[in-house]
Amino acid sequence: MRTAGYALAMAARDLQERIKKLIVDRRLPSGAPLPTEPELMRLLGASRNSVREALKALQAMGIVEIRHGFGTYVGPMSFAPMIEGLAFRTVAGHYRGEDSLLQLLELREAVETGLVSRLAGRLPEADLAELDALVDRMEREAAEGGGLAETDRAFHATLYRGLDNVLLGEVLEAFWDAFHRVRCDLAATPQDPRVTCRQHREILDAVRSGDSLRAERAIREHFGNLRARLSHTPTAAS
Amino acid sequence: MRTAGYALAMAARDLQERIKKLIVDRRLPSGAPLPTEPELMRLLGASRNSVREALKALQAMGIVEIRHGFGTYVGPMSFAPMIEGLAFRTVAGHYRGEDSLLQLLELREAVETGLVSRLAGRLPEADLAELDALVDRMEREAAEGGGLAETDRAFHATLYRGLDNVLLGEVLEAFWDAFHRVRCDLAATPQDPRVTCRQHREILDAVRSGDSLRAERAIREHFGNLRARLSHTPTAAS
DNA sequence: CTAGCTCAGTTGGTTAGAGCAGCTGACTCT
DNA sequence: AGAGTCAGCTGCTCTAACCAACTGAGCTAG
Repeated sequence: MRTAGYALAMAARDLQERIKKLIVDRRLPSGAPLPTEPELMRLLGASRNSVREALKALQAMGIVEIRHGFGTYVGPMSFAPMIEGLAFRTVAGHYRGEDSLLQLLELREAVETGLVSRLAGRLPEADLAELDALVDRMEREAAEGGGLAETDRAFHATLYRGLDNVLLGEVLEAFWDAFHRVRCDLAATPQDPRVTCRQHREILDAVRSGDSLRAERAIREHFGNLRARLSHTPTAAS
Repeated sequence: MRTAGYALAMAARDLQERIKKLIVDRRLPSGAPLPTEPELMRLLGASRNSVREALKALQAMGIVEIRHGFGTYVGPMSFAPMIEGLAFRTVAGHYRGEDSLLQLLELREAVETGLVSRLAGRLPEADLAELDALVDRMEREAAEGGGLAETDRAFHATLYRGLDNVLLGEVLEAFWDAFHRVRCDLAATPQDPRVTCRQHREILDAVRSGDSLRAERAIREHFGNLRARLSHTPTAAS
């Protein structure tokens, strides 16, 4: 008979759960300090090692943030871990000969086309002005030959901020990040910056005009361009 | 001067990276066995504990899968960890008085409305038949008064399978899972099953007819119903 | 008195070694 | 040949010690 000793085992499995419960129960907001490791050992009745493993896992999920010599804190609840996971999944798939990067691009395209149509004509003037400024900056950067990745990212982020849904914006940013991380790692086929600028300008104009079909078409063309570039890169190199 | 000793420190930080690199370099597919803990210690030149912490973090990201007494394997690259993180984020936000659950619902609505319109009229007959069967089953379950969560999930999963993008399907499923996990935990306000059935039938009919606007409207109504129910639930209970 | 340093105390990071627990497969006894 | 057992792999947990990053009190030099 080995039926006894269940409560003692499975410690780590719900250590994570208990720490999460602690955060929820105490209504700890992002950035709030968590108990120190020794305190958690006492609170949860586990060894330092187990506590640390649980914290590491929670950190990987973005739920807590660990700062060496400082303390452990409730995480920013960002999607950084999702980006990590998505990026790795894509890289691994790519090296195994799958078209994972293309799938990631299609995911972005599908979501953004769906969103931009409902955005058309509903963006406040302030946001439109900000987007104008971003495209201007992009054109300047393109003329100077520099990279415009950051501005590109800012454009997309600002565009979907109008949806008034923080979660949505973050998910989109996560997709963007994952895609560009992988893209830079694998296929360094930078697109002509001037084309990118023109497409962004067209997206912005379409949204401003309130023509949702035109906006959708603009987004689709933008992604179509990227997609074409991607298809030319054979699956696995190395 | 404390400039020296960099290579030795930060061990754990890139232990994860090195394990990931190992997976990519060896082209290990999902399910492939990883080196055992002692082997990893030797390979990476780190202690058992550090190796384990790195593995725990990777497990939390879904990159590896650890089976007690059996071994460590390359993970299924599923979105289970994302679901976990999303669900926790939503629960925590909810208890802090945010409308995080509503935001999650809106995320699903935004994505699904965007997708269903491109799906309309492009689904093969086989998939349509399968969806018919699912709605039938749903109606049967509704009549018996049982829960139809699983069938609901299957409906959505089958619907978007037609997009021919595994990643997209998985992300949508992840959103569905996270939403329902939180919904069950917090607001147990089950919707009238017959209404759900009718709405699913309408979505299916709309997609079959190829009328993308109608399909979009059907999805929006489906979600609108859910949203109304959610708004009645005050933010934080206890 | 202030600017800067040092140093002790806090926190997390890493290592080592021992023993526990789940699974497999070969070996033995019936 | 079949069932039970045991040795050996695997990962899991614990203890104890030391390393490294950060903070703040207190001291020293200007």
